[in-house]
Amino acid sequence: MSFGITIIINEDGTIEIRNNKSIHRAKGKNLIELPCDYTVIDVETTGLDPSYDEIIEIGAIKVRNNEINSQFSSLVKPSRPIDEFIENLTGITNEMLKNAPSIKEVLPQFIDFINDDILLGHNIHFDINFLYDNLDFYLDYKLSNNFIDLMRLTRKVYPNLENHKLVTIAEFLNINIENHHRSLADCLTTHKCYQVLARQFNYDSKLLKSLWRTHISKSLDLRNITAETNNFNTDHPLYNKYCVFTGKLEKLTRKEAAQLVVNLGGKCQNNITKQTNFLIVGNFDYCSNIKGGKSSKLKKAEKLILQGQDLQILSENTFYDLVLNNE
DNA sequence: TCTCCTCGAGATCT
DNA sequence: CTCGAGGAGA
Repeated sequence: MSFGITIIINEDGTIEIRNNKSIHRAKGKNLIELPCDYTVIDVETTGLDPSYDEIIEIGAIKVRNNEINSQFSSLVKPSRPIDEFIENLTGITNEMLKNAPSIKEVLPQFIDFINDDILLGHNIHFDINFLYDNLDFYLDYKLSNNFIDLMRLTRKVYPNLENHKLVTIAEFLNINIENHHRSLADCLTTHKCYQVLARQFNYDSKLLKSLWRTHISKSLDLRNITAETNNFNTDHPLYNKYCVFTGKLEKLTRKEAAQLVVNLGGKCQNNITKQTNFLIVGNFDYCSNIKGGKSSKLKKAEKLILQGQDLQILSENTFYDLVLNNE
């Protein structure tokens, strides 16, 4: 197919290449929920790349109140013969595909079947990206169903597994798998795994979502770092001085640098105040929301210096010289 | 304290 | 893609 990449020529003559991810504009939302009604989907393809490879089988299982309600399955005839690797992997042969319907015939039936259900799949981005591109190309239809990724859920709920392949998850949950790499069979495995996981949460979406909240003290408070020694050199220029960092340091993390200061009897702050004596400036090239090359901390420091405050602005290396030379 | 940004590392699908 | 780390700004 012909929707691999987009080449954009900018005004200044530079060339920008965008991959096809940017064209999935109407794609549905990736939900962290535990619904009892949904449709499991799985596609088999000739390879991993939606821009070059083709769908050779589509399977779907409709679930209502956690029970299987109906199913959809069809082979799809590709434009080229499939290679030996895929034949061996899936068990789908060129012979089996010889009289299969075309993708154009299968897609409308598939859309009819899934309707506007929430879609469930394992690493479902893979399936949705294939379906999105094909539906867009052949039917000018935008697949916008919201979806749930079993892999994303299992990574969070069972973080200590050696990997999160569908086979590994099934084995861990004592679920028998047969016909792996055939669409309908993989749908069934995904459904069973999902049911075990969802039951552990009593189908309570809020309980599941609570695993994702990480609001707890994300930014470390530099003022809470304590010295690793009691013997301070009271003549050291950092002794009893207040330090603030801005930008990203090249050689140390901010916490490590703060520890240096504290071990010399200095103190760290998160923001510039009227106490501040040193502002250590790291690198902020990467930071797009800084205009004119100066962070707000730097501007504030310059203002206070003009007002006569005992405040020096140091580069990262000057800071290390200061730490080391005057021991 | 809260929201939004960037970057790097690490997986899974056929 | 997803997440966590680390930062800026209000």
